[in-house]
Amino acid sequence: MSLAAIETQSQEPVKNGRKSASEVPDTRFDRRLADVLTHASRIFWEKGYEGASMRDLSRATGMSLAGLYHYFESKEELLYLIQKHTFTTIIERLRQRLEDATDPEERIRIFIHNHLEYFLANKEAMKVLTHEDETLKNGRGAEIAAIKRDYYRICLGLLEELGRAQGLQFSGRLAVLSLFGMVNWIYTWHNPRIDADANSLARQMGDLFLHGVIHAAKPKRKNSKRKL
Amino acid sequence: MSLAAIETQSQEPVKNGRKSASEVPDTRFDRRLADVLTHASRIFWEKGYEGASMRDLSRATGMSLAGLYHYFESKEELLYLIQKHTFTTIIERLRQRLEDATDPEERIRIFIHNHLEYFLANKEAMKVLTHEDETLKNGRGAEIAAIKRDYYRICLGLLEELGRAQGLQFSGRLAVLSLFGMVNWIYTWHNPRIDADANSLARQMGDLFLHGVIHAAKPKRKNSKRKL
DNA sequence: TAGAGGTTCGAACGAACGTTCGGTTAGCTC
DNA sequence: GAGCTAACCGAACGTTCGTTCGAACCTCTA
Repeated sequence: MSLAAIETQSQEPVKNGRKSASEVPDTRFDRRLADVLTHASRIFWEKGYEGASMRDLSRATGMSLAGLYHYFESKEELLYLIQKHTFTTIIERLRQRLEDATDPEERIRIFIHNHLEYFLANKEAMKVLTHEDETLKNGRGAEIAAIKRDYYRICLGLLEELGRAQGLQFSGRLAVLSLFGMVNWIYTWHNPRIDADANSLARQMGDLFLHGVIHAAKPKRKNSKRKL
Repeated sequence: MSLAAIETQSQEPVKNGRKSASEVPDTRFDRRLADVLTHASRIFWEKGYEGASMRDLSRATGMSLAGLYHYFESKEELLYLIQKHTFTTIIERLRQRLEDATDPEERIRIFIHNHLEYFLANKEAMKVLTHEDETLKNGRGAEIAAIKRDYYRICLGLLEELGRAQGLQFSGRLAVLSLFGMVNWIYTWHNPRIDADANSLARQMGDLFLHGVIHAAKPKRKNSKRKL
């Protein structure tokens, strides 16, 4: 996992927000911070945010307790940096992949595949993102919540596309949140030794969800374009 | 929520396991313990297990810090008692309701309805159950894990019934865990002011899931009993 | 090679944590 | 009302928590 050149650019000024948006410096500082964040993700993943201590992180990184604070200003900012980087990366990749596709069903499959692929490849950070959902407070919490809302809206948009294309009538909100449940719950059960990989899981969950939505929804009254 | 007459009967002896299995004493002790557990559920729900302190619980119950320990032996047992009672209650209710029904599709709808109804009526305890999944250690953790496995197996059995009845071939494990994701994720989003109630949600999620399973699965090769 | 600034550290801070101890109070039986 | 046990409490225990301070170290430039 490369966390280099992390952008903070928070609404409230933070210690590390010292680069302009476009350039990618990858200095020694950035590389070391990325290394620390990787270790922090693993520790939060194992023990939860509250259960993890800065001394655990000190032990894992081999850095002194005081030395860690050269790279961030508080434990809370640590969580914020992990969540922000994870969320923005998954959304960025999704946007790129959606550019290629126009078929509504295909676009929803891309959403599911992108989510699962990133989830399984970065399970520590993704559990920290989903499990520690309400942990951040005030400004930082609001910023992550805004990104989450973006992600929700993208998915809702994809489903409304599908509904229009096939002339379906259903609750987009319930469908999106059901889908989020399906794909996010993975961190509680996925075992790489016995469970399928991201491609296979995405196909199966895509089948389950899409057939569910399409066949459970009632067709709109007039001008229904739904096949059969 | 009535938590009276809680049975502990752990594998390892616990302080409160002092009643035989069948009788329902409902003594002053039991009633006060149930009251404490209700408050504890709410605090764990708000702040998480690690984030909640015994002083929070002391404040909420109006009881002294030392006085609390008259009712349980540790904070961990507190979590254990909440999880055990919640899980056994939901399973007990499910078993009763399943007695009436024979149609496989109907039985899965009963499962979903039972889960959602209890979830929305006891959201604090149910979040504590699902969110603090890996918190308990050793004996107590193993005991809750065993109950969870029971619950999983019941659901898997219902799905296999459906598969046999309709001649479907699909991964029961993936279907069960997807369903669990859908229904358990609720605690992250359900807002009683804007979202539907348990009956309506159970119907919609039942539609989504059942149509998904039935239409996504490929029919078995020979002796398919599937209608149409 | 001197100086500057980025990097790292040992040691400690005050606060909060879960739990315990010795003792007091309340409710019950005789 | 004496005697007993369950119920409860104030005060503290020892530990761990996130964070900070001043000083040292390293690395690069002038």
